[in-house]
Amino acid sequence: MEIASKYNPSATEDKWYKYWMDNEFFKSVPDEREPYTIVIPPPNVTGVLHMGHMLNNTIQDILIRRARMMGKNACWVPGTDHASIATEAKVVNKLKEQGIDKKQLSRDAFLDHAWDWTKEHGGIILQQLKKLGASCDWDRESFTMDKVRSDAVIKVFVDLFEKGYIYRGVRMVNWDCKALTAVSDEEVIYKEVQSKLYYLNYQIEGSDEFVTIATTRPETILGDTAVCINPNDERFTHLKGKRVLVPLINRSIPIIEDEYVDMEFGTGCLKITPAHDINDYEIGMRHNLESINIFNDNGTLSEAAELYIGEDRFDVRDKIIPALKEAGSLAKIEDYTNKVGYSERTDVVIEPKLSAQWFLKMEELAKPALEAVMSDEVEFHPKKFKNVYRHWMENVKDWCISRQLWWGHRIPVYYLSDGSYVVAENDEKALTLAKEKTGNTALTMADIKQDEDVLDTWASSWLWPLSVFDGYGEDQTEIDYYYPTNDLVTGHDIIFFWVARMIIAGYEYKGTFPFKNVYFTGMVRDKQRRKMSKSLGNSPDPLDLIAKYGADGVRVGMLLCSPAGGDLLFDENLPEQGRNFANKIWNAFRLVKGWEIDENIEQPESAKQAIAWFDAKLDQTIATMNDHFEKYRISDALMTVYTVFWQEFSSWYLEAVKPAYQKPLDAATYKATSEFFDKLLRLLHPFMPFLSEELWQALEERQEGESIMVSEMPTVKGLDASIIDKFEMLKEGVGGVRTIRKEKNIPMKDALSLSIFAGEGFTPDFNAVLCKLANLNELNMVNEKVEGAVSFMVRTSEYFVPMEGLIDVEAELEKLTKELAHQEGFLKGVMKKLGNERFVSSAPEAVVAKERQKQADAEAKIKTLTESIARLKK
RNA sequence: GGGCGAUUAGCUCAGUUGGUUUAGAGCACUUGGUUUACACCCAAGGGGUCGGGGGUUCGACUCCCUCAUCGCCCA
Repeated sequence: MEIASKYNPSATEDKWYKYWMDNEFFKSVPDEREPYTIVIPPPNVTGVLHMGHMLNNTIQDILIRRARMMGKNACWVPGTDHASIATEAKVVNKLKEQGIDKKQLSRDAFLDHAWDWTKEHGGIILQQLKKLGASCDWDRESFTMDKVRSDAVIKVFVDLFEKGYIYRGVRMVNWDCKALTAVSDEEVIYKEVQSKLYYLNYQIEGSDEFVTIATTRPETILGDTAVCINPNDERFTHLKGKRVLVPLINRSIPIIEDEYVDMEFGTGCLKITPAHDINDYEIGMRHNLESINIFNDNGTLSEAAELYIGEDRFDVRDKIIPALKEAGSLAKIEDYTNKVGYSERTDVVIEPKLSAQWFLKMEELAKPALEAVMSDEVEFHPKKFKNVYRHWMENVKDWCISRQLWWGHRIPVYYLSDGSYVVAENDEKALTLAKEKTGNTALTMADIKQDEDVLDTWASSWLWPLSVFDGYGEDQTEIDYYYPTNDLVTGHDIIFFWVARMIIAGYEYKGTFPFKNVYFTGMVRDKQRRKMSKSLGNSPDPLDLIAKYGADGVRVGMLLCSPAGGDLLFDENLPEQGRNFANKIWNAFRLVKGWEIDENIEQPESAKQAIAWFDAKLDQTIATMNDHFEKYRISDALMTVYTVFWQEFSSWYLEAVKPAYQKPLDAATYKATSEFFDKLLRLLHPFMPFLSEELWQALEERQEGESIMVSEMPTVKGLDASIIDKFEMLKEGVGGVRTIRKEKNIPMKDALSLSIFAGEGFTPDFNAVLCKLANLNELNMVNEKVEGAVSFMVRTSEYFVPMEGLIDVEAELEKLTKELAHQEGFLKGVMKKLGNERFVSSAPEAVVAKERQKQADAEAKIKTLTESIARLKK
C-alpha cells in the first residue's frame, strides 16, 4: 500500500466533515442517556471569524467530542446574536451608500433592509466554524431575533416588569453621539488620554474679584449652573453666599458648598454642569440646581448653549479657548492625563446625558447568582475570576436596557394619550390592558403607541441557555432534558456583559444555574502582546491558516499555549508545530501499515517486553488525561498525549518492536501495536478530529456508518505502574551506550558488548529491549568491575562497555571526578537534613525514610565512583 | 483613587493542599546525523542563586510582611 510521506489535510477534511454530517453524528435528541450540553457564545451577525473564535470553539469542540465518546448525549447548540448597535450601524451605512437616509424610511422598511443584510451576512461565522471541525448540532441553529428567542425576550420583560424589577427613569446615561443611543456602563471603555487642564476665571458678581476653576472641558461652561467649594476650605470663606458670572455668556450662578470638592485638586473650586457630568448631576440634585443641556443628540451644541449653536463639541473646545483668552478669562493651561470614556461600538467619546431610559433593578436578582459562584455551585476556571465576579456583583448597578435604535426587540410598553402606559406581550393584550386601565372600551390601537426603543442585545443573550431550548414555550421536554448545561467557554472580557447575567437569569427562571462550569479563555494577542485587531493588521485570517496547516494543526496550535484565563500569544510557529505533530502521527501510521505480517514467526522477547511496558504507560496516560480534563487543564491534556505519542510511542515503543529491514513482523506484535494505535487515535480525536478519523478508518476494515467520533474513549484498566519506572532505567541504559558511541565515534551499526554490575533495584526485565536499542551482541551480568572498559552508572548499577585501547584515561577520570563531586554535594545536603534532630523528629516518617534512601543511594554511588577512580589511577 | 492578579530557562508557561534525588515542559538555541516511517525528522547537549529584602518552619518556588515592576477590572 502506497502512502504519501506527508499528511495532506485538505484532501481529508471536507470528506470526513461531510461523512459526519451525512451520518447525523452531531445531532442530538433527548433520550435515556445522560446529556452533555454546551451552548455556543453566539458570535454577532456582523462579525467574521477571528482568532478568539478559533480558540474558543476549538475548546468547545474538544469538550463536546470527548463527552460524546464517553457515551453521553452530547449537544452543542450553535447560533448568532443580532448585535443591535453594530448591525444597525452597518445597515445605516449601506443605505447611505445607496443614497438612502434612515430618517426617510419607516421603521418597517428599515427593518426589511436589516433582515436582508442579516440573511446575507449573518451565518458566515457559523459556516467558517465547520472548517474548523466544529461538531455543532446544526439543526438547532438559533438566532436571538428568531421567533422563539424573541418571544422569550418579550415574555421576560413583561414578567420582570410585573415583578417590579423594571422601571423607567430619567438618569444620567452613557450617550453614544454616533450611534445615537444610550449604552450600558459595560459598553464604555475608559482610555487614558493626554489632554489639557484649563484654568478659567469667573468674575464675582458685583465685584472686580474673580475665582479660578480648573476644567478639562471648557466648552461645558455654557451649561454651568453653579460653582462649588468645599465648606471646610478656608481660602474661600469670603465667597460663601455670593454669585459669579459664567464667562462669555455672563450667566449669574450661585457659589454652593459641598464636601465632594477635593481641596487638593486644581484650584479647589469646581464648576458644576449637572446635565453633562455624573458627579455634577448628583451635586445638582442635592442643591436643587437647574440642568442646562447644551448638547444635541449628535454631539453638536444646542440652542441652550447660547453660543456656537450647531457646531461639534470638539470644534467648540478649540474655538472657545481663544474667545476666553480674549475675554481675559483664561488664567493658564496645563498638560494633564486623564481617562475618557469611549463607546465600545463606535469608538466615539461618550457624552454623559440625562435621558429617560428603562432600567432593570439588579440588587435582588444578583443575590442568588453571587452566592452560586462563591459556593462553587457554578465553578469558574480559573478560580481567580471568582474575585472579579464578586466585586462586580456586590456593587452591581441597575442595568440600562433600552437603546434608541430600531434593530432589536421593541420594548413592549404602550403609552396612552395621558402619558401613562401598559406593558404587554403583544398589541392585543396591550389594548385590553389599556381598556381596563382607562375604563374606556372604545379604545383602538390608534389610541396607544408602542415605545420606539429596543432592548439591549445582552437582554436577549442573557436568556440564551434557556431560550435555545425554548425554555419559555409550551413544550418543556427539551429544556427539562438539556438544562442546566454543562460547560460554558468564553472570553473573560464578557464576564459581566454576559456570564453574570446568564447566571442571574438562570436562577430567576429555572431556580438553578445555567451551566456547571465556566471556562474563561484568555485574549489572543500577537507576539508583542498587542491585541489582535483589524486596524493593526496583526491578525491572521483563520481560514488561511487552516488552508496552510490543516484544521487539526491549527487546533493543536491554538491549544499548545493557552492556559485557562491567560493571554495567548499567537505566533505562526504554533500551528506549524501542530502540523508537524499531525505529520508525525501520519508517518507512525505509515510505518505500522507498511509492515508485512507473518503468522508463523515467533514473537521476539524484546517485543513482548515493550508491549508490557507500553500497555502500562498508556494506562497511566489515560489516567493523567482524565485528571487534566476534570480540572479543565485542556492544554495539559493535549501535551500529555502529544508527548506520549511522540516520545514514548514513536521513539521508544515503535523502535523496540520494529522488525529488521525488510523483515516481516509477527502477528501478535502487530495486533498489540494496532490496538495501541487505535487507542492513541481515540485519545487524540477530540483535539485532531480529521486526522484521527482518516487513520482510524484506514487502520482496520470499517463498516459504512462507523466513525471514531462515536467510538468509545479508552478507559483506565488500573495496571501496575511500577513497570514504567523500571523501563525508565532501561532508557538510561540505552542513553548511556549512545553517549559512549558518540564520544568514541562508534557508529550505530557496529554492535557492542555490555556488562552490568547490578545494584539495588536493577531489573533484567527489559534486557532484550536493551540489546536491541543499544545494538548489543553480548550482554553479561557481572559481580565485579570490568577492566579495560568505559563505564557509566544507572542509579546504583554500573554498566561497562569493554573497549581495549580506546580508553582515554584522563577523560574518564575527569568524568568520574565530576560525577563524584556532584554526588558528594548531594549527600552533604541530605546529611544536613538527617543530622538535624528536629527534622528527624518532626518530619513525617515517609519523608525521613525517603531521605535515608537518598543517603544510601548516594553512598553506594560514591563508593563505586571512588573505586573506579582509584583503579584508573593505578 | 478603589480592587484583583502576576513576577520561575532566550520565549510562552507548569509546579495540584510546604518534603520524589540541590527546579520541569514545549518552543527556540548548540553539536552530531544521507539508519530503509517521518529533515514537518533522529540522537545528544547547554541554559534558571524560582523579581529584591525580611519573617514563619526541622524544611519555602510553595505560607506571611514589605519594596519594585507589570497587567487587568472598576470609579
